[in-house]
Amino acid sequence: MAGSALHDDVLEALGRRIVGGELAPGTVLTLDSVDSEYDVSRSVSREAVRVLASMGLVASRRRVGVTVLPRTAWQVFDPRVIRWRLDSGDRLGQLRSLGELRSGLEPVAAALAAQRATPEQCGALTAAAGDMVVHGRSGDLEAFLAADVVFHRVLLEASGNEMLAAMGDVVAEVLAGRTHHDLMPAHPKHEAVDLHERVARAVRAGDAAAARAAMQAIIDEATDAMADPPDGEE
Amino acid sequence: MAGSALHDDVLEALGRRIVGGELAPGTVLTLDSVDSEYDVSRSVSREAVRVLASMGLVASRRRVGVTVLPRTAWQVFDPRVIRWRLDSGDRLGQLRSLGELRSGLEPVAAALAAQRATPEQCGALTAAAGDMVVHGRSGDLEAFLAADVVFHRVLLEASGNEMLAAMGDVVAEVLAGRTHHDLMPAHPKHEAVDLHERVARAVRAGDAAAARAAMQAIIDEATDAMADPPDGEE
DNA sequence: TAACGGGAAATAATCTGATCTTTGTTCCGG
DNA sequence: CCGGAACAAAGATCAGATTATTTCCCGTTA
Repeated sequence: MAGSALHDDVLEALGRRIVGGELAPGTVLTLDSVDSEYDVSRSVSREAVRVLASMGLVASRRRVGVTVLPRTAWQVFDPRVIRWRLDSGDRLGQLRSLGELRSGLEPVAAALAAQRATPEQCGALTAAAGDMVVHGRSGDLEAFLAADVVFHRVLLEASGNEMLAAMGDVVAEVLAGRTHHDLMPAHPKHEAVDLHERVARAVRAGDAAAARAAMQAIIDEATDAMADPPDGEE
Repeated sequence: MAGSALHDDVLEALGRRIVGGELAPGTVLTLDSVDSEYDVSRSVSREAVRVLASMGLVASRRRVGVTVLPRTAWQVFDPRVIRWRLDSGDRLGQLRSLGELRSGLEPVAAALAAQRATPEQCGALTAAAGDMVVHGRSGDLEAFLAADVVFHRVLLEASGNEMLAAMGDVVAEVLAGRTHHDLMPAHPKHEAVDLHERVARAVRAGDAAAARAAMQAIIDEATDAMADPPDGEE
C-alpha cells in the first residue's frame, strides 16, 4: 500500500477488534488511549474514530469517551463491516444473512436484466456461463469461481439498478468464501452450471419470468448445498 | 441536535451538494477552500472529508485535492446517501431503485418471519395491521403511515436477519416519501390494507409461502400505484 | 525532436499544543 | 433527602508548523 496508511491502519485495527468481539459493546475507549496504543497523533485517531462512528460501530460523547455500540447500531451494509464479519468468528452468520439477502435480490436482478440488459451485457453473460461449463468440466475451481463471479456481477449490473449493482462486490465475497472454505463440491454440479446457462438464455430472450425462476433455482440449490456441506464439515 | 453540530453540518452540506449534482464528478476542492467556505478549522473539514471519502463520495490525493467521485463509486446503501438522494432531484430514481429492492427483500423477510417471529412480534404485527384498518377508514393519512411503517419495520426485524432489519429505516423513508409526495390515494385502498392483515395472519400461522405471496402482492400493488399516480402528477 | 531526469511548487498527511464546551460527578447547604 | 453550585474529565475546535508525495515544468541529452 503506497499511499497514506496511517489512518486506515487504525481504522482497520479498531474495526476488526470491535466486529470480532474483542471490544464488547459498552466498552469505552478514550482518544488518548487510542493515540498511545497505536502511537499516532490525535488527528489520526480522531479521524479513525470519526469514521467508525459514521459506520455505527462507536459513539463518542464528551466527558465519557468513545463507546463501542451493540450490533444493532452497526451499518451492516457497509462493505468494510461485511468484510470484517466475514474475516471474524461471525463468518457463518454473515454468510447466512447474505445468502438470505441474495435469495431475494438476485432473482429480481435477473428479471430486471431480462428487460434491460444491453447486447454487450448479454454477450458477457453468455461468455461467463460458457466459461463456467468449461472450467466446471476441467475441475479448475479457481477459474470456475472467477467465471461465476463475473456472471453474477454482470447480471447485477445489467439490472440497471445501482443498488443491486453495488451488491456485486458482496456476492463476489460470498462466492469466494464458499469455495475457499470447502462449502463447494470438488466438481461443480452439472445442474447448477446448467441453470446459469438457462439464466443467460432467458435474459437474452428478454424472458423475465424464466430468468427469475432460473436464478431462484440457483440460489435454492446453493442454499441446500450450504445446509448439507459436501464433506460433512462443521 | 444537542451535541457537536459543526462537523456534521459540513458533512451534510457537502454531501448534499455532491449528491444533488451541484458538485459534479471530477470537481476538485481543496481542504483550504472548505475551511474558508464554511469558516471552520482544519480538523473539522478534514474529518468531514474523511467521512465523505469513506462513503465513496470523494477521494483525496496529495498535490491534487479532494475530487468528487462519480456515482458508481458511491456507497449507495449508506443511509445518508439514500436520504440525500431522496431529498434531491434524484428522488424518483431513488424511489424506483428502492422499490425494486423492496420487491426482492420484503417477500423473503415475510417468509423468514413466518418461521422465526416471536409471539411478541406476531402481536405487534397484528396490532399494526389493525391500526392500518382503523386509520385507513378514518382517512388519517399520517396515522396510517405510522402504522404502515411499524408494520414493515416489525416484519423486517422478525425476519431474524440483521441486514433485512437494517432496511427498516430505508423502507420507512420510502413509505413516508410516498405519502408526502402525493403518490398515495387519499383513502388507502381496501385491498392493500387487507393484504397487510393477510401477511400478519400468515406469519402468525407460520405459513411462509402464504406470507411471501401476500407480501409480494403488497409490493406489486405499490409498484402499480407508483406507475399510475392517483392525480396524474409527474 | 523526443525521451529522460532534476528541481520546485502545491497540497494532503501528520504532528503538536492550546483553548473551548459539554457533561458527569461531587459536595455543600438547606 | 434533595437541589444546586463548583469541579474536573474528555471530546471538540482552533491555529500553526512540519513532512511527504505527487504533479508539473524545464532543461539536458541522445
